[in-house]
Amino acid sequence: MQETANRPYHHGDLRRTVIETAMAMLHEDKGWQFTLREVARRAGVSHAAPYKHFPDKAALLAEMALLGFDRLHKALTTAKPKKSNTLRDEFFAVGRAYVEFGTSNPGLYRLMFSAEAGKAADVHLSERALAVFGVVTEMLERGQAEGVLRKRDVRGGAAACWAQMHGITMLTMEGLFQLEKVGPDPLDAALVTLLEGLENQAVNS
Amino acid sequence: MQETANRPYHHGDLRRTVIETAMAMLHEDKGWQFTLREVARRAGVSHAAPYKHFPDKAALLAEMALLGFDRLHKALTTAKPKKSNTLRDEFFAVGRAYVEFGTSNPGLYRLMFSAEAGKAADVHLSERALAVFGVVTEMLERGQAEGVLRKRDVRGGAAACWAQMHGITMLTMEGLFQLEKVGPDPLDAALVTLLEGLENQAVNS
DNA sequence: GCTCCAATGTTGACAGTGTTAACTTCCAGA
DNA sequence: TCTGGAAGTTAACACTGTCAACATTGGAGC
Repeated sequence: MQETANRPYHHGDLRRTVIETAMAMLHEDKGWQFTLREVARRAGVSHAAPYKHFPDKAALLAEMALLGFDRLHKALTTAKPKKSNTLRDEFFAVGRAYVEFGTSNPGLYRLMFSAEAGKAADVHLSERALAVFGVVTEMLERGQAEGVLRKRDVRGGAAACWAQMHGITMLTMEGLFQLEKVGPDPLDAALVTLLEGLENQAVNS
Repeated sequence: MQETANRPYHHGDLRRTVIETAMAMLHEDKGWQFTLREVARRAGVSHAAPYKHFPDKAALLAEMALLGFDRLHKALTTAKPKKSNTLRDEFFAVGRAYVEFGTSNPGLYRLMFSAEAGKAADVHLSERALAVFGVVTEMLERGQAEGVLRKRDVRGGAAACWAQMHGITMLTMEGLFQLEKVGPDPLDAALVTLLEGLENQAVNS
C-alpha cells in the first residue's frame, strides 16, 4: 500500500479498509489500543483521510464494536448443533463458542464492552448487540418447552447465562482461569454449575 | 492547592496525593481515563513531579488497581453478616456487595480488570487481588461443610461465582441490566440461579 | 552547627496523538 | 462539456507521556 507511485488519488474503498486495518491492529496488540494515524499510515493514506468517513475516533470504535457483535452472533449460531441434540449439548456448545470467541479476539471483545465504544452511540442497546442475547433466550425457551429447564421468567435466566459467559470470558482473558487456585477446568465447572441452576430438578434425577 | 505563594517546594506527601487525585478523577469520568498531567495540575505540582514517585503511568494504574482490590475485599468482608446467618443470606449479601462496589466505582472497577493495569505488574496474580477470590472460596467451603452445598471441587464453584458476579457487574455498569429484555430484577435472578446450581438438591426440598 | 548529598520538584524539550481548516484532485450528473 | 461536491492532502493547534538537565531542600554524618 505504501507505493505512492501508481496509487490513484482516491482510494476507492477507504472506509472498509480503515475498519479492516484497525481490526487487524486490534488483533496484534491485545491491549485493544490503536492509533488512528497508524491506521491511516498502514492504509497508505494521509492521517486526516479517515475523517472523511468517520466523524470521530469514537465513531470508528463504535462501528467496530457493532461488527464485533455481528461476528459473535454468527459464531454462536454456527456453533449451535443443527441436529436435534440434547439441550445440554447445545448449552455447552454455545457457551464454549462464546468464550472461544472472546479469548481468540481479546482486543475486539474488550472493545465491544468498553465504555469508550458504548458511550458514542448506544452500541449496547442496538439490535445488533442484543441479537447475541437473543440466542441465549431462544435456547432457554427451548429448554423450558422441553421441560428440561424449570419454568421461570426466561429473561432472568438469560441474564444469568449472559453474565456467566461474559464473566468467564473476561477472567479467562485476564489469565485468571489458568491459576491453580481455580481448579482444573474452571470453564466447564462454571457452565455445569450454571446449567444445574437452570435445570428442572424434578425431571433430571 | 493552586496558591503557589506559601506552598513549600517539597509537597511532603505527593505519592499519596497523586493516587488520591487520580482516584477522584476516576470517579468523575466513568470512562476510567485520566491524564497524568491533569493529576499533577490538580495536585498543584509540575507535570513531571509524579515521575519521581512512579516510573510510569502504567505503574500508577497498577498501584490504583491493587488499591481497588483491597477496597473490594474490604467491602465484601464487611458486607458478610456477622451473626451466624444462613448461607443463603451470606451469599446474597456478598453478591450484592460485589455488584454494588462495581456500579458505584465504575471507573475503578474497569481499571482493575483492564489490560493496561494487569500488564504492568502481574496485578491479577498478586495476593491482594486473589484475596477477593478467597472470600468466595471460604463461603463455599462453609456451605459444603454445613451440607447446604453439594460437595465438589470448591475451586470450580468459586470460579463460577466469581465469573457470575463479575459478569453481572460489568453488564450492569454497561446499562444492559436496565433493559426490559432482561426482566425485572436480573441481579437477583442471576444470583438465585447460581446458588441453586451450587446447592445440594437432596437437602433443600 | 555546618556541609554535602540524595530525594524531591521544576523547566524545557521531543515525538506522537486526535482534530480541524484550507487547499487539491477527480468523478459523476446537468 | 462543465462543474459541484465527495474524497484525499497538507499544515497547524492543543494536548499527551516521557526524559534530561537543573533547582531546592531536609537530614545524616562529621
